[in-house]
Amino acid sequence: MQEHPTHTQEVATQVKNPDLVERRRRQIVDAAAKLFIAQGFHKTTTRQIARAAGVSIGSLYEYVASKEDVLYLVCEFIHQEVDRGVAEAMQRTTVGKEVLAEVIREYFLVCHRMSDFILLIYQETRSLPAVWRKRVLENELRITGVLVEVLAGLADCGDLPAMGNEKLEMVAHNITVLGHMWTFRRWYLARQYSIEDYIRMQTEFILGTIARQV
Amino acid sequence: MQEHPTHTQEVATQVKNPDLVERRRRQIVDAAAKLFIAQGFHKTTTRQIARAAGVSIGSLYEYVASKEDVLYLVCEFIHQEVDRGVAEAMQRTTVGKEVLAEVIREYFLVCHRMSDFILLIYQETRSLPAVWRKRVLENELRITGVLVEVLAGLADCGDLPAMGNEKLEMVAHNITVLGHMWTFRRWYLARQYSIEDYIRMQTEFILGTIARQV
DNA sequence: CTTTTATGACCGAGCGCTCGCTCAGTAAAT
DNA sequence: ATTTACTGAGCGAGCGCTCGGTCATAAAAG
Repeated sequence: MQEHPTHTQEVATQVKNPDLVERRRRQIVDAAAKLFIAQGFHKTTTRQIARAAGVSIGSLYEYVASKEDVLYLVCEFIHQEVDRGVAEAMQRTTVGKEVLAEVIREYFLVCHRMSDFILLIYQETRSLPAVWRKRVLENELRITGVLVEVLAGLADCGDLPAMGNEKLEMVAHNITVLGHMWTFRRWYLARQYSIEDYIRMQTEFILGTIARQV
Repeated sequence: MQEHPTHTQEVATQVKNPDLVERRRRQIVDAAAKLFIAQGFHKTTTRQIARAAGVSIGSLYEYVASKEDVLYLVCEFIHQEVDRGVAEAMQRTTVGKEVLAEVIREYFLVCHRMSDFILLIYQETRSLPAVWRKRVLENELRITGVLVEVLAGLADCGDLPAMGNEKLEMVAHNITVLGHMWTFRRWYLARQYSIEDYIRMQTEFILGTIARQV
């Protein structure tokens, strides 16, 4: 488990200057993410990515070795953003008695903001080569892991009824996925509920489970 | 809301004999579904589909007008199967006091059996032309709708505490999505839980929510 | 009954084109 | 002079789909 320097270096590049690599790759990732969200991975061409990123196709291929590389970089980027969002949110809610409710709220808001990106990961992970797909799925779990730790912390200091690890982990998965649910059913749910409605109802739902078994 | 004859007729065909159309299309859908699950829609070629279905490419295009048509037929087929599964299951559980638990159980088992198909819909719906994508999403809702009705029925006859329509519908969505969760987190969850474990825990979870607010 | 014509299902070589990727060359910096 | 970053015309594999044709069967004509 290393720090911020993700697996990004593993993507091959011909360019020596690391700063330049980072800068150009950011351009590429930004452009590609938008295109992938709008059209999907397969319908987006490398030429489109290059043009939108403001580089030539030739240059593009100095910074990545394949189109799949670009997708992988995009997925990494998204997870970094989600991580950052979650970390920030957790920091903001380290105290008080309704901690879990706040945690859920903050996490759901992250999902709300990043809807398009989360959806993208659900839909295009499969287009990745096996090794990297595994990485992306692991990243996905890491976020659930954060929730597990938060829950465990709360259970330890008595702010939450104690429960088995099994149950605790399942609750974390449920929170994660119910956050995602807002991203992929939003087109329907948003007709009736605002994100705030959604958060309120689902929070009640989740807290209900935990309180019940006291 | 019509009966079984789904929107399938809307997919154009050159062949006159309806029985033949149905038979050949079944071959095509069976073959295509397997390929799409294994390789994804875009990496599957029309030639592969034809070969696996036991017809020539020429013939394939007598029964559909495009590759997207095939995907649409596959999606329709999957929803029919899920519908059938759910309908059967509901029939099996029309009485008793633990009805909701049974309904959840049966629905989750359908998700379990149809994992690959459900996953396919999550991943490839976007590859469909807009009009058909809408259809597929509507189908998706129809299943949640069935759950809504079951819940409403139970609430009416007092087997379930009364609750607002909003809440009732949200519970139905949650059941639907938690069923799906087993399909797209199975690769991880199955390490620790069997499907029976999963059903038990999630049922407790869901019932907890409802009972709480009495 | 035999021959002719018409029809509907099936076939697959090949067309037209797209797209991922390369590489010979240019320009600037050291 | 050498290295580094950049360029875009072009390659060629592979794709979705077409279309001219074959064959079996059936209806019509003789």
